[in-house]
Amino acid sequence: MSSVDGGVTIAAVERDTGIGKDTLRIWERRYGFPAPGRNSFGERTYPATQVDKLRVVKRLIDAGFRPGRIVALPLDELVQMGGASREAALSRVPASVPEAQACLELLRAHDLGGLRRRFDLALMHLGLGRFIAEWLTPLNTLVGEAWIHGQIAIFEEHAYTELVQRTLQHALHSLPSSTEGSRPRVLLTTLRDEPHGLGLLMAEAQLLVQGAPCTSLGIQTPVADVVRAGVAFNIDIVALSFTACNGPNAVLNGLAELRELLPAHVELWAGGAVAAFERRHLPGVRIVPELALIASEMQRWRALHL
Amino acid sequence: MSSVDGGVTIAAVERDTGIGKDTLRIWERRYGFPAPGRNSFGERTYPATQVDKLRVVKRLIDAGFRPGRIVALPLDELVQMGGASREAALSRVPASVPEAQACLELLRAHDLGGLRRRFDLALMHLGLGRFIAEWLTPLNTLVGEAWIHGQIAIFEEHAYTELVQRTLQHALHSLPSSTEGSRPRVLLTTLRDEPHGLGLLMAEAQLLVQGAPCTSLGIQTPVADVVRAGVAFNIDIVALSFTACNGPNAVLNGLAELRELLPAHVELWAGGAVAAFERRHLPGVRIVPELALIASEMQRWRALHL
DNA sequence: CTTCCAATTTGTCCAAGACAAACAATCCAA
DNA sequence: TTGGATTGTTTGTCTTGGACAAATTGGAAG
Repeated sequence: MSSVDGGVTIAAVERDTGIGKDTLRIWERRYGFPAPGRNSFGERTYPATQVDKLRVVKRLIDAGFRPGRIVALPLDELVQMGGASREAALSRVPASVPEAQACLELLRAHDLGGLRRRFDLALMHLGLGRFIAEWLTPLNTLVGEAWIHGQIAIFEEHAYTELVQRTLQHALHSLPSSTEGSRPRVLLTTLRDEPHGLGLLMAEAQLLVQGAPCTSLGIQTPVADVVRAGVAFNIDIVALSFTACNGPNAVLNGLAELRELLPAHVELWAGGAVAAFERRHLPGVRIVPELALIASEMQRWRALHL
Repeated sequence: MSSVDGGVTIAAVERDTGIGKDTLRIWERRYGFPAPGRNSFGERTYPATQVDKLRVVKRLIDAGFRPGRIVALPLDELVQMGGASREAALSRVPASVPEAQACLELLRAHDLGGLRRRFDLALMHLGLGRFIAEWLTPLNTLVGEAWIHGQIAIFEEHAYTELVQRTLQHALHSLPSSTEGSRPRVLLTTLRDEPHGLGLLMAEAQLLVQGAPCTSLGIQTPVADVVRAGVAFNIDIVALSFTACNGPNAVLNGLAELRELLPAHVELWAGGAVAAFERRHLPGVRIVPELALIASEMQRWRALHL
């Protein structure tokens, strides 16, 4: 069904790119791309090269570009456009962490054992808070950029993510079972369209270091259940994590809906590098674009409520 | 967009139930259910009661029932049909673990701290292998059944899953960094349609206890990348985990495709309680329906290859 | 420079039809 | 009675083409 000679089905493309079937068909009609072949049943079959380009297009659209301007452009121009954001991102990886490059090389050499030793060492050396802020964040950026530009494979990125998550969860679980009576009580999760939990773990670690007791629901909690959990656990702050992998609309709609359903005295924090946050201001939602800002936000909350 | 008076959109139903838009429309045409209303734009709006019933229907279909026979049936009859499987499942939760009921009560009382203490205690007391086989598995079944029958909310199930995953990952990370030269080397992951990683963790723990070095890619790895990872890490066995949440077709197709692409000397193991496994035999795929069988499978492999 | 309105862009929905693959049922021979 | 092949039915997913609200842009007027 899927690995037919020459291309994959429209359903497979939807899964791989996150672009809906309807959208794929209408782009074809309007912009002339993608231009899939047809199999013997008259069904669209997308070649791998076009799927790759669709992935790049999706990324640019999530970053704020509009389809009409970029869908028909050749691939190299698209990559060039992505170059700007790449420069910006890499400039944030300071030379202060030459070790990040070494870790990337270990990953590409599939030496997970060596990578893990570096992780444990850095964690011991820096302590959890600085490990995340100064060591892990730049490495994440580096790996993410390498992935976008095809320098590492999907499975390598998976292996990396798994290792990071395990290291962090291990560290979190080892922390002294949070000071029971302290405040604010924070609920962590992602909305249903966000499948990545790494940012969530990093945020939780930063919060715990600040002495805030956390309850994590993991990823992809429906909005209604976030509200129920907030009530059940008597929460002060709901913290959500986002990545660029889901469209701006889903993010903004979800946040607006949640803010509406949540009691007014519960704060709503949104973290992650999402372009949508800069476009529209959401009343009652605090944007926390950097993990380092969690400390000051925490001070603000405590000054206000305690 | 979503919480409009009286119902939700077809896109929301697709997300919540996993039933495709096309399928929802054609069920309406063929079986008369669902029977959504229309909003002022002429678009379908599904009441919450129908979405609930659709969820039950989906579950029964994944269990092997056929749409034509059950879609038009009233809800109580559907629940009754599910009763059979419930009995069977609960009978597998022996009275040997009265503590499981106590844990379920803790979860419903939102006492995550107390739950965690029980977990840590049981883990210490039994050791990792027996903790999973004798303690965690029955508890998982109990929680799963409670969830199906609406006795616990989604967010409670999320909190439970998160706690279990954390406990297991902590235990795994604490294990002696696997004996480097030993065999077989196992790659663990789930295919792209399977978002649950709990079974994977339990399997990994059992494998590690048996002395097999494991590499986990986490969840939702595309088939092609499973193959690449198998080569990169010089793997002897690829172990996949499935749950009932994705349809039989996706499971069987994915396994067949992977078996085709994988080198012949690499074994392919599939675990999880999936009805599809009993329907069709897949050549070259070893079905491991119980975690306890991992030990004997491991013996078989070693007798064959060492 | 801001505010407002009109034109354009864009994603998602709808309808009805088609068809292959999966499944059930029947029949025939051993 | 069992086993295997053949026929009929069920079912999910694909197709085309049309429609339209919401979001965004561009320009004009204050």
